[in-house]
Amino acid sequence: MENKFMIYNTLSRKKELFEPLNAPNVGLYVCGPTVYGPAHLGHARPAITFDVLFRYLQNLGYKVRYVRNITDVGHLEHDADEGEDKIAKKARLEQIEPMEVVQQYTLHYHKVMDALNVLPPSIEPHASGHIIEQIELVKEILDNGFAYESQGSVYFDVAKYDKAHKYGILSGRNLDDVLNTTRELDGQDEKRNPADFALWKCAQPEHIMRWPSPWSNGFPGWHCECTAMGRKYLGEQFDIHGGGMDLVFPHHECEIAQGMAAMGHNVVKYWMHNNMITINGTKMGKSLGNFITLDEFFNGSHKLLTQAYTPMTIRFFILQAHYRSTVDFSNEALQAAEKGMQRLLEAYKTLGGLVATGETTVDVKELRNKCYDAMNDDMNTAQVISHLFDASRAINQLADKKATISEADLAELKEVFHLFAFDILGLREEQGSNSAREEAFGKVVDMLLQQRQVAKANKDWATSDKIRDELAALGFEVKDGKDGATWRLNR
RNA sequence: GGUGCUUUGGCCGAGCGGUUAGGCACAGGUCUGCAAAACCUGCUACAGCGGUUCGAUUCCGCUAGGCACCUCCA
Repeated sequence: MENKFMIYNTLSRKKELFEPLNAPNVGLYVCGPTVYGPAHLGHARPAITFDVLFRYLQNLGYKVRYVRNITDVGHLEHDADEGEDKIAKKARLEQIEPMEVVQQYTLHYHKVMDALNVLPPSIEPHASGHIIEQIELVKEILDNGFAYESQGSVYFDVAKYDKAHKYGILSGRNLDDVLNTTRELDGQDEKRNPADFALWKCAQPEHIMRWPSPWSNGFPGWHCECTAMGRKYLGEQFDIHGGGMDLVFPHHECEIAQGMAAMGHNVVKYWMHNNMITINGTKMGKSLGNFITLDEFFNGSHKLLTQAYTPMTIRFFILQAHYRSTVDFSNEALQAAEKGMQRLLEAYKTLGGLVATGETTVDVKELRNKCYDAMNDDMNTAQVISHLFDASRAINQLADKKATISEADLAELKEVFHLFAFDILGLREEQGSNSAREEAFGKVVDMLLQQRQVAKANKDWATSDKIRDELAALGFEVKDGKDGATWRLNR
């Protein structure tokens, strides 16, 4: 099909036609989690955003290699425990080995991602598993003269780089601004320039995670891992690099500088950034203490939550906004999303039971085109969803016999709905915790409804209503239709 | 302080120089033994003030508010 996929490139600040460097192959790199704590709402946004991108690129026929890293080396902290690695700090608090923390939270992350129906990436490399590659990268940058060693650490020479190339092309900053606003960090005296950033850090004695290198026992600077692993798995140039907007500066800016300094050319063609999730209008942040873990959403245990929300509600909620807009969390908004999504899923179920009745009064081709147009316009999932709601209305009208559809169009409607709702947006029916048991319960409900049917036939409304009300109290919502009653289990 | 973004109806949230976004909530109606669900109908907003234009919510300027990055954070 004709390629009309436009994506917003942070580098150019414009929507650009997506043209892969080596079609049909596409290289996609996304900054993954730092696994030193449980996954929270903020982790869901980039994971879901780029999951949809991954799915959509595949749907367009591309062969995508999607790399999403696990950051398990940790970065410097700037608080009281200066110089101590985050992961090492957490481990000490919990009296366990750092890699045990990494393992625990990596598994947890996977579990949560699976619940959100986020597909696993093609490769999920760990920073700790690529120390050699990172050391090689640092050597190259040193050899090319854009870094210097100082007391066992290696720093990137930003001023020199800025003269040769230009520092700040992604974030729109110039070096003077960076210099004027750079804070005092530890090791500042080792640097020639406050704007210089670490490529290799000499480890303090108490620092647990450390590796040998030509310069010292230490650990790589934060920005090295993505440059090194991106190159290893996607090549010296690849198509898309994604991440949260908060990573634009300094992380991605430094990645660009490292790539240019080491390889002499730009590495990434398109930079894509998802916006943040806010709570009461303010960004969630570890230091702000207002972040809610995904487990807390799933079981409703956080004090800001009035109820539990299913993973699919979270996913739907996020996809109802454009990925470059901030989305503000509130119980009201999530409840609205929950109901809306249920309506969409109900419509799909209804669609499965429809039969063709003749002339088509629903324009399925237009639905397909509108959905593709929305996706092609920088992944406007919010518009795709609005079109699916339009389709849902049409489906309900068909079910009400207020519209008709031909066999071919009905088949296509099913295909298009499934394609966008499930394959591309990645929605799915909520997964029952124990489907075998639920099936058994369902049969019991069916039996009760048969009893109720008998009562209704006898105009024994008291019994009929009693059955319905008591089922409702247990969460089974009964719906009377022309062909008998149906039910569904509300959470 | 520097840089950038943003302000849409009761709530969430798309979008565009002239045409109903959509969802949730709400109100009325159809259906139903009564409900629920579904369907139909109603609810027409774009912070304020100027400017450009035949025409601006959409472009430009100013004012006010909000947010983000610059410091670990998706």
